[in-house]
Amino acid sequence: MRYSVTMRKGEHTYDTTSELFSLFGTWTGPAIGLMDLDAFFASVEMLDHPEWRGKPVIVGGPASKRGVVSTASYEARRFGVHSAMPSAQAERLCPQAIWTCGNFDRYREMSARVMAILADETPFVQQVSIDEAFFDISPGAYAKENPVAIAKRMQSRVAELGISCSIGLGVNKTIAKIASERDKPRGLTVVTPGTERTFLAPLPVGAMSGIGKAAEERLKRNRIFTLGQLAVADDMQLRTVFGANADMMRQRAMGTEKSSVTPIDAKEDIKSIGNERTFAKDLTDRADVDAALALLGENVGRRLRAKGLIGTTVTVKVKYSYGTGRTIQRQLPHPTDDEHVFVPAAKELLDQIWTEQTHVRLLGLTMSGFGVDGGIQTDLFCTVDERGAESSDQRNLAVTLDEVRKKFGRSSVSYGRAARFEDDIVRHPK
DNA sequence: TCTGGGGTCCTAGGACCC
DNA sequence: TCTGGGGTCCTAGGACCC
Repeated sequence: MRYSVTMRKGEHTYDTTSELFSLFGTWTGPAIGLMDLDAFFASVEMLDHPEWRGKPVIVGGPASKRGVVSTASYEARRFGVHSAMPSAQAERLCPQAIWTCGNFDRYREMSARVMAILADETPFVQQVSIDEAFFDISPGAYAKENPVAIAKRMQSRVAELGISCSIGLGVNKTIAKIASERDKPRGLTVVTPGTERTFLAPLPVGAMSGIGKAAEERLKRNRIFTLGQLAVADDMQLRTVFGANADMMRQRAMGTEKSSVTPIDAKEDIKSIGNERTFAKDLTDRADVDAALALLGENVGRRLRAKGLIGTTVTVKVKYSYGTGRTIQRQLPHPTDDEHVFVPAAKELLDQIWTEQTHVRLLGLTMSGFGVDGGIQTDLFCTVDERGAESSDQRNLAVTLDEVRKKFGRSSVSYGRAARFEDDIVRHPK
């Protein structure tokens, strides 16, 4: 197991653990880390398929279905393959790659095991995605050890699961996040308290989380290219780029942001649940589009019921061809988790924009508006909606089908009109 | 030779209320 | 025939993240 411990202090870089420990004996102030699992999906696949180890592995949608790369193993990255790349392009760059559509249940399971390790080390863990989490190990009430020692132990414990991670450690989230990307895979990059500004100043503005393509362009037009320049930029200039967030972005670029790591109860905090699909071939027949909508609705309904959420807002998203699309949304008279209620509403929304010439590349259906209390439904069998008792029966049917799917798999049952789209469901490879 | 799917948050304009 | 202003909700679009 290799640990690349990179620490930056002023002009110097120290690469040995012993030196690092002697220098970090007296960490004061906040110590915030970001753990990022290395090429996570691909690494889990290689763990589950030992014969794939050392080979280029790509997790993503097939080129024939207009897929993109989700994760590429480091072996595949050497060929220039990276996340979000169209699969067709990835195939050309690395024709010998092993492809898989992925197994998200398995990734979630491995993720949960990693998060349990973090939670065992500190109560202050904030998961930000399936493969990333912030943690607070500031010397104090809970963390008594040297933060670097804790981070190193986290890495060893994760390695025992058969996968690896990179960690960035510093005084706030911005520093931790950028540091975590500095040295991958299996990196531990520590930014000594007090050296934030030196660390950040030379970096391009796009390195900071929250600055994407659009903001980067606007900054460029203002002759702001680095975080150092952002830190000292004119107030009015920053305001034109970031609006109300100008002050916060400057603080981040200066390295003086104060961050708190707040454990989020993911269940209570869900804002929307949706499902969308890009079709291998554009849909032109309205009956096909309605069938696809029904299938999306089944998926959303099942997930709403699984989480005990009821929503009032239905959103339909359509993409016609590259670059153009629309979203339309509507409030329902009552919150619901029943696709028999919200799918017809979605169809009515679609009526508003449907023309005979419409070519649908992508279709999406999202439910939101769960309310201030989270929209948790307490009485499962007493849904009130505008269609009364009839749809209550239909909901009971939906609940029954949920059970069947849970036992026999998601595509085991489906309403007839949706069945013809089963082929478009990305399946786990054999 | 093409560009996924899961989300969150913000903005701006209009409706509506007081 | 004069037309404020604050607050909130809704809608559509877009930026951004992994």
